[in-house]
Amino acid sequence: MSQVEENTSLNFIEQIVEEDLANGKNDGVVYTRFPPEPNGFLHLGHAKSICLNFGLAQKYGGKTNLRFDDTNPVTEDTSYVDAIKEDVRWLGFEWEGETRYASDYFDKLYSLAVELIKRGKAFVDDTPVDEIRRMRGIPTQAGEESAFRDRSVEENLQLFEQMKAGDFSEGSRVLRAKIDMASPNMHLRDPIMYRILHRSHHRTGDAWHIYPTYDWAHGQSDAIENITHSICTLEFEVHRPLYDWFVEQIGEFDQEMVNPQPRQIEFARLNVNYTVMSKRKLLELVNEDYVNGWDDPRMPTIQGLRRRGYTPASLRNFAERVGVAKRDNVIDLSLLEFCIREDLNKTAPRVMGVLNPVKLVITNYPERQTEDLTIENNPEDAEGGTRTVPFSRELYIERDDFMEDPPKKFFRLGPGREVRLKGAYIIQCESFEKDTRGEITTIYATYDPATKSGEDTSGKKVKGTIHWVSVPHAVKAEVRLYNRLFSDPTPTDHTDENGEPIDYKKFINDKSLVVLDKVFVEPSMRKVSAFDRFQFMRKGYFCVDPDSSEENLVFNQTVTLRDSWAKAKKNN
RNA sequence: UGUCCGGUGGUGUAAUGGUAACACAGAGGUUUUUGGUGCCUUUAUUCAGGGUUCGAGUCCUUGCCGGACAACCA
Repeated sequence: MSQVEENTSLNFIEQIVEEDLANGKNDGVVYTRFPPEPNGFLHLGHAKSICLNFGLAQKYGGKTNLRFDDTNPVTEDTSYVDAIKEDVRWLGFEWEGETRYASDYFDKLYSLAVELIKRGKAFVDDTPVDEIRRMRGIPTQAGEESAFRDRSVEENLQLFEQMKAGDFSEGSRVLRAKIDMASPNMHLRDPIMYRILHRSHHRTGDAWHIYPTYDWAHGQSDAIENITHSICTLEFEVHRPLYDWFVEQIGEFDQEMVNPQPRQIEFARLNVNYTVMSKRKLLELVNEDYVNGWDDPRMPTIQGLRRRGYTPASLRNFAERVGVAKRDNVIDLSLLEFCIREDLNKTAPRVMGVLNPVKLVITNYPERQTEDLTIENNPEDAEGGTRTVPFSRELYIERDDFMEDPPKKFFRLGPGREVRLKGAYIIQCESFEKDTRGEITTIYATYDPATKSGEDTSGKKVKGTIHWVSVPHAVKAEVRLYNRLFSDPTPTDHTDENGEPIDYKKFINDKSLVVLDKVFVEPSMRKVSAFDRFQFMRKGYFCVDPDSSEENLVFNQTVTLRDSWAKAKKNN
């Protein structure tokens, strides 16, 4: 371990934590939580939150809970619970103790609500939904108080118990906190604590007919779990006064419960260009078949990224690099790509795969001869070892690596030109054949036996080295190339001439998936497992898709290599 | 016309009253049996006005711009 220089710059949350530590707050304990609702799959935005919460606790010797915020039985399901747990673990984090659920606290929450009623801080409201909404007013104008606001404690208690027992129909009554209908903060205008829902919950079954709302459940769950720093995204900023109000009310009769006192801290959610990052929109893409499921490699979901070939380390690194602040941000997709290239460059074995093959015949190489060449697996990894790659008279090379009439700066094959075949010999192009459509069918070349890789005595120098696969040894594979899901950097940010928002789906990139079904890879690839990652030399990083089998290999392109030649061509 | 939160290169993030820095992206070079990697160089920044101060990206103030808030969602 090298003594890396101390990183003294802290993000604003770390500053808060260090300040708390310096002041001896919470007895020096840092306790965070990651609180997803089990109603969908985790995405890159959640990854940032996970890294933030777990990372903060790790840094300051604290703990992190995984808590499912399962207060709405209508949308939630256990299948999501399992997927989320798997994703968190895959990212490399282990939570403290058992998995927690807001539903674990339904009894406690209920008795706390009863206490609030007794103290005149909550009341049962019979006002219909629409009416409640209307009476809440608008941000610039105070609301009106409910006609049921001053019910007696006894009546409230009785009604609330009946709500719990399932005596009333859905929507007929709610429990509301009694705060201030004139508050400029809408969330303080007698917010709803419980609603009636005759729905089966994925964990509590039919035990409950009332379910707590987010505002009532979240802060209390934090308090129950002794969370010290409750980190969430910016849209909850306006909820904080309510969060604090509930904690304060409970402190009136249960000091123990709100000690340590949880503190909500908000940060700006992650946005990445050329994609969307909301559960609702991602769900739409899945349901309307724009992609093939939640784990489609084009999706910014953890499962999609994983199937695409992203590593946990690359995602953690990405989360680190995007930083944490309170201002709206749109991260360049190129940063994500940088993070995965950085990781895979060090770790992914190199292999040769020809994506768009054309046949090359070495005319002076003996007809039935085969040579086993030894090629290093990874020049970036001294421990990477070597492998054997068979060489023969007929090879596949990349169609792009030959030009009939190449410009001077083209360092590959063309009539009379020389290149090195990676790990093998230097060849010179003699001739080529075309079919009636003008497509090149075969390239003929001669090799120089004195130029064998590692024992070259020729003194020859060439500008280019190209990859290849021996025709008789080639293994056929399918390769799926992916491009950005949207052709526009901010698909959700557009409006038409009338100022109406334009559907983000209008910007879907119809070339986001290109399937290559005639790819040839070297024979060492015959035995691979799902999610194995490789660098196809000069072509990019690839990951074995779970669809892959021994008979039908399938690779997903994670990301291309940086390609300064492609760039130079484009700029011409 | 309300309340709250923001505004630093193309994109992010730092600088905590004292030299505006780091990363990505871009440009150029170098090394290279991957046009990859590595290494070197380079372009480019404090929303605007006023104030406080020896000194302001930072504090105060006004304005402008952006975002959040009006589910019995989270």
